[in-house]
Amino acid sequence: MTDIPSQLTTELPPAWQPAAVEAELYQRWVDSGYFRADPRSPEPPFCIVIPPPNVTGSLHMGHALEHSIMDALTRRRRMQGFETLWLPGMDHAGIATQNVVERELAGEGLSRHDLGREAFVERVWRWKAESGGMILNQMRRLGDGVDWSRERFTMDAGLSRAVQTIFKRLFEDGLIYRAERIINWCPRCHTALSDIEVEHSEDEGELISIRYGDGEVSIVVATTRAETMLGDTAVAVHPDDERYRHLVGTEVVLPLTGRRIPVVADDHVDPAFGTGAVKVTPAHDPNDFEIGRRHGLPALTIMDERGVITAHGPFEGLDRFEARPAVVAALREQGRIVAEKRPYLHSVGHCSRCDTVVEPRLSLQWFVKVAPLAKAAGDAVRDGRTTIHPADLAKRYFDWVDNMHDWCISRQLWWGHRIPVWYGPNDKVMCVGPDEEPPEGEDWHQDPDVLDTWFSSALWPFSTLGWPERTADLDRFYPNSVLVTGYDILFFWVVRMMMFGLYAMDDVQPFDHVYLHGLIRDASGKKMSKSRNNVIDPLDWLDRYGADATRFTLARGATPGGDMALSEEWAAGSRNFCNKLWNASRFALMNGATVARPLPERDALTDADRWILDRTDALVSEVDTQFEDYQFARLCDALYHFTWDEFCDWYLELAKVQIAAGGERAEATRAVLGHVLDTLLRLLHPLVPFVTEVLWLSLTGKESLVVADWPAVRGAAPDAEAARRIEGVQRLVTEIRRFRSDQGLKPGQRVAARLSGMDGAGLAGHEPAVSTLVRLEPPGESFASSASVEVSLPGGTVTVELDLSGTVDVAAERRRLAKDLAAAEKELAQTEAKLGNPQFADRAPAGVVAKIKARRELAVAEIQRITARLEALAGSGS
RNA sequence: GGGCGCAUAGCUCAGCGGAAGAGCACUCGGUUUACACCCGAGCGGUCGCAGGUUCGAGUCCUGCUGCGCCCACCA
Repeated sequence: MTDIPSQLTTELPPAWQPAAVEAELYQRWVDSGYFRADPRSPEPPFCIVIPPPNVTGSLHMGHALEHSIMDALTRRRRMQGFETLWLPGMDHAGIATQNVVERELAGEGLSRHDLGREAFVERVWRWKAESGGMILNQMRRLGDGVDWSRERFTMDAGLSRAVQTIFKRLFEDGLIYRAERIINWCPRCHTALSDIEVEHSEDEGELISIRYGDGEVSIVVATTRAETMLGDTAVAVHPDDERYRHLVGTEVVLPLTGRRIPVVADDHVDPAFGTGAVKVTPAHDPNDFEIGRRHGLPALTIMDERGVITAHGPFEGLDRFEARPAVVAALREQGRIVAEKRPYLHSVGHCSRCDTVVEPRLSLQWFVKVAPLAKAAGDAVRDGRTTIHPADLAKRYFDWVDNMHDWCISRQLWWGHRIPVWYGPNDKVMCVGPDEEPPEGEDWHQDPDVLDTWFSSALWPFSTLGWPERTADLDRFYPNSVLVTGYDILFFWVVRMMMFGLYAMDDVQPFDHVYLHGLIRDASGKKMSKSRNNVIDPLDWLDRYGADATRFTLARGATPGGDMALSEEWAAGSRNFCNKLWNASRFALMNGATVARPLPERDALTDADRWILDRTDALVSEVDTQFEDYQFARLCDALYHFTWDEFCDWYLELAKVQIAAGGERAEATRAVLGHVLDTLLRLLHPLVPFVTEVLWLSLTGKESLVVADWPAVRGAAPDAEAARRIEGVQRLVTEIRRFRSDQGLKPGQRVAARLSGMDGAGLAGHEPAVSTLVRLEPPGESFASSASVEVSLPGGTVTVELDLSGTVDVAAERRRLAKDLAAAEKELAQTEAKLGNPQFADRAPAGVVAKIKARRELAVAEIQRITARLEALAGSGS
């Protein structure tokens, strides 16, 4: 066991200073091995694997949120006695990382081709060792209780083995195939992109109509990509379109090329759009590719991988964006342009990494056949093996799995898992598993492409635990308990993990629960982005407000699937909360709060003691409920209000009176304070681990709150009578304070007063507490009542007379009474209207009727009281 | 083009069939020996609009308006 940090043994300073202790505390936790999981433990397992951040990434608010939630879930389970594993790691992030290193090379005037593949990949590894994974260090600042001994990287040996293993298995099951398809191609990155790596935006273009053919046999088509006409191999019309029926089966001349192309009939064509005739470019458009397949049309590739025209003729060698106006100009010269529509807004795909306009391109790629895998992924959620929180997002999940296209998994990059397929003579193809030797000989070569990054991410829930080996970790911690991630990657990541998890692990789901958090926005609800310059850096908050305040702020805004607007005030509020907890604890400790003595018997407890103990029990249940439901915002709210309103504002104030009484009463109070504080710190620990740890060590002198037990409800039935009396005291105190404030009394000014009716209201014995809380002095010899307030309580009315010695503000009191009277009369009218409605009496539940009746009685009493008081004031003549 | 979500106090949001809530902001008053990162009191809302269901509707239904998000191969 390590020594308790020096700061913690000395007296607690008057404010919580996170910067002074966070790093030291975190190191203690790690050194003590609290975060290390033991697969051989007999306790029930709880496991979360971290959504692996990109190796190029650094901590942003989204991570901070996600991690706060994962840490809270894991810490609570640990305290509950589960064998917990929170596994950290990183993703190699294929395109993103390759781009970073290529940019670095460009600074040296080099390209990856100058280095060659092997040297380039080596360079990326070196980059990773030097500057990658900054985020892992930043996680320590947050206090993430991860098992550092199990850190993983998607490109490390074990995970690469998993990738090869599943590839081979899918290959042999016929679920991976190679095909020539139109894929999304980035002419800048020189690689295929999957659907999800393409971002659509409404861009300005030009829709031009071109006349194909000549004389009698001509037809007008429209396009936004004029240059692709060089690759046209047909014109298509709808089979039922009367206008063109006579042309189907004939040929028209394709301008600029002189080639003759057929007119075909195809259902895909919408006769209502444009002229109802479509140019068909099978090699450069996905729809056209399908039309071409149906009609046996040739696919003519007219562009290379850089987007440069390769078709022989005047346009050869031009970039696609240079060729477009050149082609249009040439057509215009020939009088072929029938119409131009500009600007024409239409949806254009962009590379999500570099924003280059995506070019559909015909090429040979590897695909995963998703239908059977997606079906299984849908079923696992449908039959409840995996639960999605919030439940409404399951609908979107089903939409996705039910309509998924085959997944293009090959990427023309160098950084990533190389496709384990070898090609030999006579079109021989061989898939090589992890323990197999690749085929020998000059005439065999490996596929040059690597796999989509998401391919290895999809294995993360089990590859990190040692799969394909049957390890103790895998046995113990699969399926994972919860996946915590943003709803924005439900589709491309969660679905893929579900597919591969079920496939690799004999139909066992990768996780029991999926918790989807929302997106972080700025104070005005805008998405945070560097270009908008509204990014809040969590490291800045960690420096200025501390880890606990940052975490609490994020947890407080976390509703399932709900976005959250963040602003500075929230962080300050959370910092204040931590400080409130700090000072409340400090007060309790200074007054001898202790957990060394058991709670006194019920008879030795006051109403206030019983009330706060019952409230504490209620809090424990509430916190458990909200935790199980992933309702972090409500959870934080409950803890915040208990701490601030119930514990600090009421119980601590009442406890001061009890401690001042001395003797047994004081001793009992110290035990109650100790119990409540102990419970509260345990409940808060998963959310705000640092401040609670320091305070708890001071309170208990034990080793660490990290491994303390999670609180349980005491099991005693709540004392409803005590609660009613304390609520009476609260109401009375609040009314007297209001009265004092209305009278213009300073809060601290002591004033002589006479309380009457306390016994009748059931508040016998609470006079000292009330008097202390509202600064009342006992009435002396010369007491002269000059102002009074009557407070209607459920048990009866309490009258408070004050000796204000001439400071009475009768006008102010009249105003206040008039206002109260109006409110009471409105209340009376409302309740009577309701009760007077026969249908209400018939149909409303008895409890509701009783409540309304009680409200009416209180209103009547209030009106009588106010009226009497107003008469008295009038009688006094002032 | 399809699908989903949101509109409640100045701001950010909770409430989802039985008296309009919280935090922050704002106003007033405070050396109240735990805390000014605080304490006390207060101001502030025909719950987007229009209909409907119900004894009763921010709360359920329909339509409208305004935002936002996701998906998409209309040239």
